[in-house]
Amino acid sequence: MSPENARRPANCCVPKPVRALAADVAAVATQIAKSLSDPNRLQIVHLLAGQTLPVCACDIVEWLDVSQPTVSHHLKTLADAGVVDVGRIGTWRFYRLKDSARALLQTLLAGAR
Amino acid sequence: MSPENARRPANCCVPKPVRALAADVAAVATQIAKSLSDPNRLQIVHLLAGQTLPVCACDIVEWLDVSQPTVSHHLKTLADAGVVDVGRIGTWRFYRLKDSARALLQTLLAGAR
DNA sequence: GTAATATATCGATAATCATCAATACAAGCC
DNA sequence: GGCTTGTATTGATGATTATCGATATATTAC
Repeated sequence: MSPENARRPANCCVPKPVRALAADVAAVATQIAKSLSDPNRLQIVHLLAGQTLPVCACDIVEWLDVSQPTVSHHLKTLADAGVVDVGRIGTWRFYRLKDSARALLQTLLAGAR
Repeated sequence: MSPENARRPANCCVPKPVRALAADVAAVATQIAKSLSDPNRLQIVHLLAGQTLPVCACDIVEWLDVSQPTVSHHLKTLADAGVVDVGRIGTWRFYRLKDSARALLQTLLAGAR
């Protein structure tokens, strides 16, 4: 409907003009949000948030109750979103939560109660 | 793999024990995250974040470049997640971003650059 | 009453996704 | 070389989702 419509209710004012988010910024932000929008990934991030040292994929597999390929897939999703950092020692991969993601998790959980 | 495995690398310590997030808390949090994980919904939230007064669905339809049913569906998703508040005047619905969601959007966008 | 308007819902479709078993890859040990 | 172990990838499948056009509902104006 057009802003000059006479039927527009008084409390439903014409919004202030707002520029849309740049597509690339929106894409990155949605990717981060999507990476946190699965229960298993949220649990992984929560586990990592409770650690000071990086955690092996093997320990996450043991801690979480899903198959190893599924954990691997979730870890890749989190890494692609830039939510976790990955390191390697031999065949071992260890994962660390990025500081920005730690802050985001805190805010998300604070809003979830 | 088991924590007592001798091959475990030195920098890949056994993680501190962490209780999994309660299922209901995780469910709410993932629902919020999921509601922000779509580009159009993120734009809607961004638009609402720039307003002091509630915004009509009709204005969002005009502002965003998707069909009215799609906007309606997205608004329902955001309302179900508790990210926005909904009010009505007659047939009009107006939407307001909740404060907790405003903070979350800020943190999300801050991490997206 | 009818007409117009704002929004929600329905039904369908194409796309994305979470999951697993099986397999492949990579590194260390014998 | 072969064996073992940690992890990633592949392929398949069932579930979820974003989107639209068409339609229904609700409210106001006439």
